[in-house]
Amino acid sequence: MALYGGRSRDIIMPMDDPLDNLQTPPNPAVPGAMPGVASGPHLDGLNPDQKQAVEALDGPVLVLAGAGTGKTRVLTTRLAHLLFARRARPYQILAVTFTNKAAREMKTRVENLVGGVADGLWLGTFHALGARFLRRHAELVGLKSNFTILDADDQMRLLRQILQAEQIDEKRWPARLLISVIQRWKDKGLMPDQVSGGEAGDYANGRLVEIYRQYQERLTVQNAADFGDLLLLCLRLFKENPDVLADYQRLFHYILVDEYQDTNVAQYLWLRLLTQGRNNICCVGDDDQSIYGWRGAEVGNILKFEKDFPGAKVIRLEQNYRSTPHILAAASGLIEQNEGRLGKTLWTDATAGEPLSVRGVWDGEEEARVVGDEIENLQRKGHTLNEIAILVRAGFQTREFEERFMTLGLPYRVIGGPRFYEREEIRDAIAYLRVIHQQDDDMALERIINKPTRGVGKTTLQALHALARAQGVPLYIAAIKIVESDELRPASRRALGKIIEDFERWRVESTINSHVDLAQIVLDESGYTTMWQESKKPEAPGKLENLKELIVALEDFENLAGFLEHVSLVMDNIEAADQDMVSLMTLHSAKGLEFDTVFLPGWEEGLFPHQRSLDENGGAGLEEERRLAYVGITRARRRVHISFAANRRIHNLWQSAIPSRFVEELPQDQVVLESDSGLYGGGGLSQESAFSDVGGSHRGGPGWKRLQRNGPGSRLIEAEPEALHGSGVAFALGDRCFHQKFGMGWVRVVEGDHLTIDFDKAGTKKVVAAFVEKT
DNA sequence: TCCTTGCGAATTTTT
DNA sequence: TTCGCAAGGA
Repeated sequence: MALYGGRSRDIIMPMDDPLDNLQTPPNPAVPGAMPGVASGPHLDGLNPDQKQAVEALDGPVLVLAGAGTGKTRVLTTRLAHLLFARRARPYQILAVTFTNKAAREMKTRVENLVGGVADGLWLGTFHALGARFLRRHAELVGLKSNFTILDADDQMRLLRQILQAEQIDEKRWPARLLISVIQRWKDKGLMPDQVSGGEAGDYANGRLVEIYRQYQERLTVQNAADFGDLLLLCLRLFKENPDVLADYQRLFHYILVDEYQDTNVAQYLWLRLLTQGRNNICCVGDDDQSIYGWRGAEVGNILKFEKDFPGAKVIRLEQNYRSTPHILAAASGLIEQNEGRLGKTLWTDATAGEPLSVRGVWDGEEEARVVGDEIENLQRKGHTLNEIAILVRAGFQTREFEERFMTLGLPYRVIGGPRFYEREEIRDAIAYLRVIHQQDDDMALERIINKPTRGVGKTTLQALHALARAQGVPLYIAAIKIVESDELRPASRRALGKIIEDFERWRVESTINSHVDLAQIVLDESGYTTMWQESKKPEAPGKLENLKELIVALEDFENLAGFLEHVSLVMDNIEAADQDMVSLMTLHSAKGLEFDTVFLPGWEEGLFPHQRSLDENGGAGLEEERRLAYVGITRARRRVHISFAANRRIHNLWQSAIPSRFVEELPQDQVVLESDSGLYGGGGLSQESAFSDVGGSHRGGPGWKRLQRNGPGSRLIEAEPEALHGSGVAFALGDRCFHQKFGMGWVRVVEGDHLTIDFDKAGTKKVVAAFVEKT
């Protein structure tokens, strides 16, 4: 049984849920464990703090585990210790993680410590565990136990439908924005009737709460839940059914939580409810590594742990086993600039190592070249590429490195690319299976009802929607009803009738055939495979390959339900680590990983810290960006290479940039400046400098940090270096000018004879220089 | 039904 | 620049 996911046949099914056998758990705490076990070999090699964290079993415990301090080890050892010491049976322990990967790792490590004894643990992600509770008690929250879990794409489409029906102008209120607001409410544990007027604001002309309500209603009709619901509906379940809650409170003697700094309010409430029985909760986390605030995580949860759980023990793990003193000191110096931390002082036994290198380069291309050279250097010295990572702030930054590495023939992998289950053809195939498994799954039905085209067009679909909404039934039911009526034209009616018939037949087949055969049958009989076989699109052969791969993947699961649960909850790609390659990824996806050598490019104001983070969240946003920098540095065991470019092309616009304030915040003793080329485009910039006058927070830094400023404010300044010294261009940045049509404005970008101008009245436009007069 | 055209947006994304 | 979406035309 495994909530921990993994491509395996072990996804849990409601039937082998331990609670079914153990509604009334036998007396669990068996005192008098085997002699020696309470201080057994699993405790060997722990440092005193770690040992304390493992052995403080009772009451609330917060383990503040800095980067590289053996957090996972403590967590798994603690779990093993609970079992060894006979403090609880496996099924009396709830262990929660954020990622499937973390859950998998914990599961493996616990098994290594205790062997098969760990069977029955409630170990999984918040969402997987939430889904498990809900499937058991679905009817109490208005669902059936086979309810569908909608992904982000489905959520968006559902919301769009409602917005259209409500005639909300999507130009003014993009669905993307509104869905994120609703999600944020869900993260806070708010059902529609709990959203205050103030919070609702004037989103969607003040009707967002109503839209949220309809969205939830529609989900219920479709027998579906979105990700947020997996927690939100649990809260409702527990609140409305105290007896159910009490059963779980009795059941879970010990609760363990990983990455507590990333919990949102809903998760916090969920944990609190479950903890109230035994009050044995142990949360592990690091406030300095909270980097998901933008997704609803509340650093506040970890900061106020002692208040929330009175009598809590707080244990700090400060001995770092990963990095050199230089790296630790640099990271610490940086993170100290944040306010509102719990505070930790990482230390290490390790010997010095190399200082961090910081390098300014002319542009992104040079940056990629320099990094590539350095990697080849390391390679020559015998370092393995798997131990090298490039961590960027934003996904697009990987491109320049990829291009460079391709010319160098340097093997690399980009982590966090497109996912298998998100490909069009895979989602289509899964949609067929979803409808067979759960006929009320509107989003799936709608996706494939006319794919391949079978004469169920827009008009028919509209009629279906109208009926479904009017009667509050799912599309599938509406389709059955409409086929029985004479509302549709005969052709449409026949087409719709056919697909319904097909689904009825497939559903029967599903009881006879294995899910693997079923999938094959459905893909063939629906004409879906044929559609791609006949397609002349260049991507068609690849898609057919992927469909074959899907069939193979299905074999890893016991049945259709198990497979569908997996694809909705376990979205992570399992990376093949068998080849020696450099890793490229965002800072976010690097959390929890470590490498000998880490490159941190793009340390420029506006990019890192990201301007948008600053604009939208001000000081809090800056602090989160700083934590991201801290996470980046602490990924490294031995070497860190930071770089920033004076010029960067973003969306085909050249922007000149100043170094990130984080560069300045690094303690100078830990850093060495790599200044080969006289730097900054080789130009005669003075070494003295006056970098400190740039952007408010810079306290006079070393001279090498000087960079030219060419505009007001600390944002990225738009410029076109080529054009600046180009020939015959009459315009320069900041020129005041006049345009016949748009009026007066300021020149912001010069690109040959094209100008981007901020017009006083007309906004920002790109125009041809010939139509503009300099004033 | 499908294809072209045009407009707007372009951080991060564990589930 | 590039991508994705929506609207309009063949």
